[in-house]
Amino acid sequence: MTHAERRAQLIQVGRAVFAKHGYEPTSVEEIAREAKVSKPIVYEHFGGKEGLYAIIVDREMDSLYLRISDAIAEGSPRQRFEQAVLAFLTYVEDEPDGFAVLTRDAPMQMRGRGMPSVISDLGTRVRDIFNEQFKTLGYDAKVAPIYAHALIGMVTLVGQWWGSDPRRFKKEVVASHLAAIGWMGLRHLPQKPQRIQ
Amino acid sequence: MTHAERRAQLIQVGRAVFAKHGYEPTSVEEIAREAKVSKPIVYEHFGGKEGLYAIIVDREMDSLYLRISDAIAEGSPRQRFEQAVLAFLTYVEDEPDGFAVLTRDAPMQMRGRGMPSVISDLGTRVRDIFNEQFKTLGYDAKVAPIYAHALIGMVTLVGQWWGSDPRRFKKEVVASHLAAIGWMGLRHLPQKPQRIQ
DNA sequence: AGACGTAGGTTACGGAGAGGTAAGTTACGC
DNA sequence: GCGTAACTTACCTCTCCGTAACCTACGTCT
Repeated sequence: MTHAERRAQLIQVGRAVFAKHGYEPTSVEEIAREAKVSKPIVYEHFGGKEGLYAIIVDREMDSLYLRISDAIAEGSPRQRFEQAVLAFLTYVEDEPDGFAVLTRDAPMQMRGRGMPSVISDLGTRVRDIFNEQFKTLGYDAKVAPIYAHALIGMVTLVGQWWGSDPRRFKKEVVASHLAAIGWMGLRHLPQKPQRIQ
Repeated sequence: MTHAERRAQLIQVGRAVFAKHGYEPTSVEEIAREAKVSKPIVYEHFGGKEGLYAIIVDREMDSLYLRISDAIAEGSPRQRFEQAVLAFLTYVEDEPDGFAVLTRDAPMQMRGRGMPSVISDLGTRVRDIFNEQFKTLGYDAKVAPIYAHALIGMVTLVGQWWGSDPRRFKKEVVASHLAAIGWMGLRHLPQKPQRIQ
């Protein structure tokens, strides 16, 4: 096997193993065993466990960003919203291992702001999109991150639940319900929500 | 120190350590060290790492359930909804370590249905509440779990984000925005959401 | 043809730290 | 004085990350 082939194989195998156990409980030996190779090969290619993990997370994040970016490229706001949700679920469907890696606990060096998993970083990106929209619509842009994280949390947990048994619902059905609650929630937002009572 | 006191202390210390590192990366030795005690004491009280962890999770789940149950005990539906969200955030505020334990990766024996963390079990309980409401309102009760998990994911991720720096927003502000998007989303739900385009 | 360099790979080991346990120790009430 | 509750020291075994040293097949150049 050539260098590049082996590298690609290790990334694929590593992703599956990390998805199964999470970062800490997976051993380099198990990855090597699954790849039918000995341990030093992994170290030669990635320098160690964390190096391999970092590359896997990076690739998955890129893949997810790309899918969502494409999805919101055009259409009415309502269409973009629904397309983004659908793209997210499509990622969950196409790359269950990658999604699992992104939602499981990351190693300590990668944890930011009390968020144990990597996927919460999506919140900061979505916030930027919302900031813009909020300003033009006359809402208070300061609270945009609340809504950003709310939507990410929504699609992430539903994605995990749906992805654990995709035969329960068709992807499009889940996406339309998810888009409905999110869109309607945003659409009918009062300018200044007040606590009732 | 008496048996009960020591036990209570170990639960408290263990919760903090599990919250900091997650299940796998914490060692019994570290818990013992933080409690200024030797390792066999932990084994005497809880039988091992997993025993201590199970008790901690159980207590925290009970605590969270109790808070939310109290919150939705009375009031209009809209009030109950908002009170539930506020109760959740209050838990995040009062018990940051407990909340962190619930959101971090659980050991493999405790993972169910592809959900790595324990808190997703809330989804199944919320589903039961929704089932009832959905039927009386004429919606398709089959999709209730979608909305249940959507709401849990929403408050959980926002809770993590807000809890990592609570000074950004007052708890009541976050709760009202969260309740607004959730409530308005549910309130203006079409009977049968259709994918646009 | 035959020596040789190199890419790709293995075996074997070191050091550290994990979970868990057996045996022994202190202190205190009776 | 003695039993018991609370606790410690010391250890066993296992597994992990990471590395040093060695090996093998194959194309190439003389």
